[in-house]
Amino acid sequence: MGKARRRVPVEEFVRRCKAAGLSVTPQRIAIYDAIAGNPSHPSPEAVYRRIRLTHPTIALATVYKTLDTFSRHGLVALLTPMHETVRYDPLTIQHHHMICVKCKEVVDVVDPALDEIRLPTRVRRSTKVLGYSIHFNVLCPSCRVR
Amino acid sequence: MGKARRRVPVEEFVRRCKAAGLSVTPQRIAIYDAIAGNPSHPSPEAVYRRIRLTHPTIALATVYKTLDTFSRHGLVALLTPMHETVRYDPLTIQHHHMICVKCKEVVDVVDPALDEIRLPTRVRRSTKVLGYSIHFNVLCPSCRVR
DNA sequence: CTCCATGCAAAAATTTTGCATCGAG
DNA sequence: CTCGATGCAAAATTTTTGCATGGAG
Repeated sequence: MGKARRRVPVEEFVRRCKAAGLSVTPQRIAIYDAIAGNPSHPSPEAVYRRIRLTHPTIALATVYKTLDTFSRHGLVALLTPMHETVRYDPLTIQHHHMICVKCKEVVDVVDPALDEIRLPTRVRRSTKVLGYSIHFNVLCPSCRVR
Repeated sequence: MGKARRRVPVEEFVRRCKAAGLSVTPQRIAIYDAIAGNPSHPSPEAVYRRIRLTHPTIALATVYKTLDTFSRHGLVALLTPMHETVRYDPLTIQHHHMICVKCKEVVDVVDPALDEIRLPTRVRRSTKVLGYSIHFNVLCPSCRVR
């Protein structure tokens, strides 16, 4: 992996925390930094392992709690709305999904127009693309009214 | 929820099992059916709960093992390549991702061209769309050579 | 007989919770 | 002093594994 970068400087993080009414602590800076400074979207476990180098007494539970706090306040986005459990798909042709961010229902979206996306050159050059799938993050009708 | 549908008839399932060299058992039919007959992409737990009605002695472990077998043989696709754990994203503007299906590394893809997808009418009409994200399933360079 | 799918129980791994403490304001 | 963030330990949940059994070919 290349060297760590920082997409958002600390000051920016602090500013966003304050805007969200969150206190800024060394742990939080470290956690945010581990995420923002790493393009690989590390898991809480991975964040924990990395952070322990500089914060040997931090608890894994703190990492979980903090990341959850961040996401509830919009400082980070949840990349895996369905992570709670594996999900499988019987439709093996390429297609897409709507995921209700609230109730986590998943609905198929089959639309030929969506299958004609031109792969970015960077993606095509650097990897072997097996396929792609678009996740529409939505509020379904029933969650919308509530 | 509407009534269950069956996207792939049993005969088709049997044919595909045979093609993959898998034996066909009542449990497997039931499991496949629970997935294929349900548009909501149920979790293994949910499949288990549903199947117990007709197969009271089935074990949850069997459901996990079977779904894993199915996906390794291409009978179903893995909808959640990152499910093992939550992942967060510090980049809160809309963007996309490459996910290596083997090592699970996630890399950002920022490309304005990808942000101009026309939302399918069905999606726009039925829900409030908060955003979307394209997941490119790829083999990264290092996994590709191995 | 051999092989593999199954069920069961145990183990492992992951995530959440309760609670006491600490520190900033 | 008060409140929220933290660390620790325990609990809960989810997933995997080992092993004995049983049926199909």
